[in-house]
Amino acid sequence: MFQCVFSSSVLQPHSTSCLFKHLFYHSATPASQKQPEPIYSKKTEIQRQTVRAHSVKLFIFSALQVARQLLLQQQQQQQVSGLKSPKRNDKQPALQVPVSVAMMTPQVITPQQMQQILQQQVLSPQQLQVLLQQQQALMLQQQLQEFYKKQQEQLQLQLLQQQHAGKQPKEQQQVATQQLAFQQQLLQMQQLQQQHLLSLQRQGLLTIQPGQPALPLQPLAQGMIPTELQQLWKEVTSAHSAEETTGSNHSSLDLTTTCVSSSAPSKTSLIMNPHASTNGQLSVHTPKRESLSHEEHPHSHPLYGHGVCKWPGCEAVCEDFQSFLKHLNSEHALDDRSTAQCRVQMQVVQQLELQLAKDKERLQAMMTHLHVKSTEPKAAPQPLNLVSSVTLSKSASEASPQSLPHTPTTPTAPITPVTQGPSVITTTSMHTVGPIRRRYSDKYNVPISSADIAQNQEFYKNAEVRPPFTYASLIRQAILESPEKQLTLNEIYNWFTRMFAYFRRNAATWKNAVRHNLSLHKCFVRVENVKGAVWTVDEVEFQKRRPQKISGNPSLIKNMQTSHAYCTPLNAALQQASMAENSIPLYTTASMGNPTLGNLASAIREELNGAMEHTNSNESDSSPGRSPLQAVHPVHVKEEPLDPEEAEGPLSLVTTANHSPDFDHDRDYEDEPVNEDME
DNA sequence: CTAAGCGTAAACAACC
DNA sequence: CGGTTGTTTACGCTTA
Repeated sequence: MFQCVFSSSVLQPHSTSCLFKHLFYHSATPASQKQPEPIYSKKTEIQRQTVRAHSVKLFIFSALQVARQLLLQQQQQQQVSGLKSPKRNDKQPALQVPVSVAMMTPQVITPQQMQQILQQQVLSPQQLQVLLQQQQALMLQQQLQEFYKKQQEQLQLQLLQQQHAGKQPKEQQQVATQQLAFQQQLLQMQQLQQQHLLSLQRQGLLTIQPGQPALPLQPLAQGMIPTELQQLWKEVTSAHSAEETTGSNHSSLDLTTTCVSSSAPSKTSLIMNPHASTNGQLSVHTPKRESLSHEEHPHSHPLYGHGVCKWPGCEAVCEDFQSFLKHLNSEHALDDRSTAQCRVQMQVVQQLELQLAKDKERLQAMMTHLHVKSTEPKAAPQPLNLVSSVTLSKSASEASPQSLPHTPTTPTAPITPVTQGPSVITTTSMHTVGPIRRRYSDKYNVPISSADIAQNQEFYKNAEVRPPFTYASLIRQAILESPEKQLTLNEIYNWFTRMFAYFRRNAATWKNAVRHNLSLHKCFVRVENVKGAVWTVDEVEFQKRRPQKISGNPSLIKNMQTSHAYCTPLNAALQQASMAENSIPLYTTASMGNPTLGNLASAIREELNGAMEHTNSNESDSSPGRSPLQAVHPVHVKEEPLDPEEAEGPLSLVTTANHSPDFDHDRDYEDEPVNEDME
């Protein structure tokens, strides 16, 4: 019976798994063909993905065909046999697919969501890629589920009919066998999916962290609800038919919004968000997503939200979920229109992928450019107001002003925010150079934690970007980093120049500032030495400097202890204490978006909270803390109309990930040579 | 609007 | 004498 469609050279004629493989690779045409070579062999990876998407559609189509055929065959068999099946059929455990309600609907992120994500810079390019890949995988998976579901439905239907018709046990067994076969197919498909993902990973498209599950492939055989699956089946399969884009005018932007089914937070979130896999709190970043409202809905469905059908361009009001399902089945059945719309959706995803690729490339170029130009005249570094540099988390704004890198105090107008190195690029910053400046969001003394610097030291070393820390903080850091916890003025200078490319210029200015700070702040104590004098830090005094309130966004994350490069055991405690006060890590949005870093989020948060508590309880006069996120987020949160074409993906990237050639510390600096020695 | 923190500029003194 | 180290004052800007 399956010969035709199942024709696969690999497996036995009746092996349904063959069908899948076959279809998967030869989806070019509904009818199976035998050329095993991938139809996309010569395309770029992105293109391949695109092709794959099309293949999936075709595959589904084929699957549908098979399903139909199967059904017909079974019906024929029934008629032929004309017997009834006595008992044992109302439910056959073997045939029942484990149902796990909540997870059944893998979510496919809609363009809108994607855009939101992009705008908010929640994700790094890598993450976006992962997301896109996952989306594709999910689509495939979904489709498979549909298929499976359909099959199951049909089988059950058949069973019922058989029951009524008094079918013979033999028939039942056959049916059962078929079901098993389907399950096998599904398993195989899962494997295929995984292989696909692996290949993507290998090709660098998928950057999944080692410890992170590549993709939460949920067992297809699990968690399937007839109704849900049926819906999905219809939704997805509708993608196979005719071209025609009539009803697809509703641009991608009108496409539905996926709602998160949270009944199974873990699963759903995993699917929705890669970060969730490592950090169950990623939602913290995307709390405002409208999906939240749906989350609690018992019948969450990607195409249903707020009592409205979210099928692209539909928006039909549906009282309840049931009516919605009804609507979905009737209005969005498998027809040309639905198919076209589905196709559009796929294209949207593809477009996003391309966009991502472009942006990534651009980012790369920018980074390369900036690193290279660190030796050029200062025209360049415009430290961004964009929260860019990941690293600059806190008050990136504090970064130098436009053309005058050394005039940090002048925030001024938004200049062309040139992203520096590893940074987060926002649509906002890139195009609408609005006055998003959020200077000094946390200006005070932001004593950098060693981690801050450590995390981004490479960046600052090479990028002439003004570090978002106050002189006091930097000086303190320099001193604390020294073995003796004390440095001479000159050593402090050297530390500055060594650690920050920015301080390789305008020496007179910042050196004066350093001296000024040393003298001005009581926290810096001058200690007479045999051969002169050294400066030390009075941590208590430093903490006192300014009681700060915890503006509370507990979500600020800090990667404190994670980077100990600079954290000597000794000052760790102090740092931690001070951290509470200033914790503003260089890790904020960007870090959250990063799968790897994101994982540190919760831990860090806890740590931070702990530190804060500690500080609060011990330092009566200081209640430090500030809200890094607040400081950094403004830009991200800013809602900017996103131009589909120009939309700059929010690329957040991994900080130290890349930095170019190491800076030559010993070279002569423009304004004055710095002798590098001490330490 | 005010106060406080910060950065920058600069005057000035002591010292090497 | 010139440069470095320190101290101090003033001013402008930003944020709370």
